[in-house]
Amino acid sequence: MKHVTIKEVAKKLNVSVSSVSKAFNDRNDIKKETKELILKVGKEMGYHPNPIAKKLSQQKTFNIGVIVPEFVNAFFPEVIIGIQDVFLKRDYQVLIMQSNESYETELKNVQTLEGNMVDGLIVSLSRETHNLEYFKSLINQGYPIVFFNRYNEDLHASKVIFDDFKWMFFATEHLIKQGFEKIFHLSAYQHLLLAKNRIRGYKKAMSKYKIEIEPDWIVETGLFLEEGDAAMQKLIDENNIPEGITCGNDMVAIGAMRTIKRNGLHIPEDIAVTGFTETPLVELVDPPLTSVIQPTHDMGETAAKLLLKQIENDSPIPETVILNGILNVRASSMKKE
Amino acid sequence: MKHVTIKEVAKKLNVSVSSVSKAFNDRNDIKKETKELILKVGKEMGYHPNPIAKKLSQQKTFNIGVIVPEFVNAFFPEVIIGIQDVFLKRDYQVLIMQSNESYETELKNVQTLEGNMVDGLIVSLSRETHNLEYFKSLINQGYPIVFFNRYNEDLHASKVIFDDFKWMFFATEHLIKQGFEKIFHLSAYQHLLLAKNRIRGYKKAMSKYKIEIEPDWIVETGLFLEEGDAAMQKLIDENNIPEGITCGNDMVAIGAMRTIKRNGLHIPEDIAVTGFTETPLVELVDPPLTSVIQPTHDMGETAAKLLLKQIENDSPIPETVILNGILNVRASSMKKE
DNA sequence: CTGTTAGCGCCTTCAA
DNA sequence: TTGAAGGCGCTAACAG
Repeated sequence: MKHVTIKEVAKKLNVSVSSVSKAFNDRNDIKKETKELILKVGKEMGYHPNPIAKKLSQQKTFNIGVIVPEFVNAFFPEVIIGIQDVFLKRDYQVLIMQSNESYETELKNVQTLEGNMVDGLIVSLSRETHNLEYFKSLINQGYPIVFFNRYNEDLHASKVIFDDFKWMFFATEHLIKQGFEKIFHLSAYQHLLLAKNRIRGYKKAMSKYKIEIEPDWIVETGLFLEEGDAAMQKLIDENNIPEGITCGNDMVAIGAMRTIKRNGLHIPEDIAVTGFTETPLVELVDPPLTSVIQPTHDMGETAAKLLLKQIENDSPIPETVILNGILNVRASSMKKE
Repeated sequence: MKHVTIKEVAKKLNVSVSSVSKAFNDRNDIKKETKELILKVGKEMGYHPNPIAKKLSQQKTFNIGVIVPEFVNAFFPEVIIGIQDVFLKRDYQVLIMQSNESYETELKNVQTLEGNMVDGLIVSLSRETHNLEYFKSLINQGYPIVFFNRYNEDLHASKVIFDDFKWMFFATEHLIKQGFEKIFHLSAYQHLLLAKNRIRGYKKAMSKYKIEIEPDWIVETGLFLEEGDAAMQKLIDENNIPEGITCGNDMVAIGAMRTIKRNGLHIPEDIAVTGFTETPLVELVDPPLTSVIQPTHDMGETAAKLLLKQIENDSPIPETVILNGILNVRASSMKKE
């Protein structure tokens, strides 16, 4: 892996390294013909400026880093595409790392990315992240960083988030308006801020319509299909059967639906169901699942633009952008006449 | 973003930079007590060796790069998890980039990754990649690189692939054995090698059982749901209705199923369906979809191990690993008694 | 316009 | 055991 260096090009042409540098950086304090000659010969020799060396002597890399907890669910990939769409256009490269929902891995991710001198970071916190010191110190040093989706209120940084409270309120209110009363809430990872906000939305809707919530109406699950199955099966086994459920995510909702049907119950007649963070699956299941669309692509774009602003104007005032969704009502939650 | 440098640590302690360097690289040509002192004070000062500088003077980064065409479908994310599982264990960091199925972006990805001096590359080619020169020159220079899933036969490099021929053969044969004869093949991106191999598998099965294929039995589609819809609808509109279809991917199969049902036809009685590259969806659709499991995680692990071998032993002999799958037969393809 | 030189932060001989 | 010095490849003053 031997690279042609600036020196070799210089020697070959009997010019100085700085001339070569100037030529390749397209500057104008160099005669046009020499520039062209250098460019031509340099390329022939297969010369590419070594970005590492460039980084070391400059302070800018035109790389930015993105850290997400996982990307098996479509949510994060879609956000990342939004991020890329704005950065690629501006000739930034986007490096992605996956924390696997582990705090330790996340920390290492941050460090290698920062160590690689990315110009800024976009991150969605891992489920496990408890210690925020490293992020805080980065932020204090003025390092450009924006959070999305999973953030923490103690972090004094820009973030783009979804109004989980409001949309879970709407989802719950929708079920109530359909005439359901005994509505349960299946919540994924309750310690996450977004889950807490969704619970608040659920509670708010219930209290608005004066429906008293029993403590066991809020059920903790994870993020996956099987966990929806298990939660639902448990309710059925205990003969504690709701008229409706609002779920913190589509997979859990779909798992619950599967279990409801397996037990001979009907959707929505016996139990109405809503999901959250709409995935393409909602149209494929039977009946089609009511869910809340999150503007994933937009979330990525917005985060990217916030970061860009920080990088380019280094404006240090953190901004928070709250994105809106859409409640997509489908058969899984509509009371039949 | 001011970093503490080796110099500052040295000055503070009145030692030389090389001593600090030695301490932080845990070498033994330094007295134990001084090493410990340096480490202690250095950490207190918040000193981290700057990886960029390190890279420049050493030749190893303990970073590896992965380039995939997309990761909205679960396939690539799952492979990446396999890759990470082997590298994280060995303290390598994995940087991921997405080519968006674009050759240009892919090329830039390779260049920034290589420019960041990753120790090696794992790549799955974009749909558009036609020009292989850059890859070839990297390979010629002995740069460690392994391909998976989407590769090109002109590339003299290690690769881990799936036996598309064999498993599409099995899928097709399975339909034939169920008693279907007029079997069509919906193929995604026919110019991709893997699609060609699947077509070969389909043809081989048909010819083995002496079923003559009409030219219009092989239909080109893309990768997504809607393309499955469209292809199926077209067949129905033309009243060219197959008894069975083998699809190049699950999404297309599911789209086709949706359209079949919408048109009042039944699966598998009227049309039997098989998918490929099994996704979690297969269990969710009605009827459950027969598909071929690809060992995604294993594919990632295998690719990672091949790369590691190249990096550490720099053995230049390219290896090809062909992975096996499983045909998971479900209701979508079983003739009812 | 061109070339010389001093860094960027770190590692690695090589003397002392 | 220590430290001085050169080098990794490039850029950015600064003279000429």
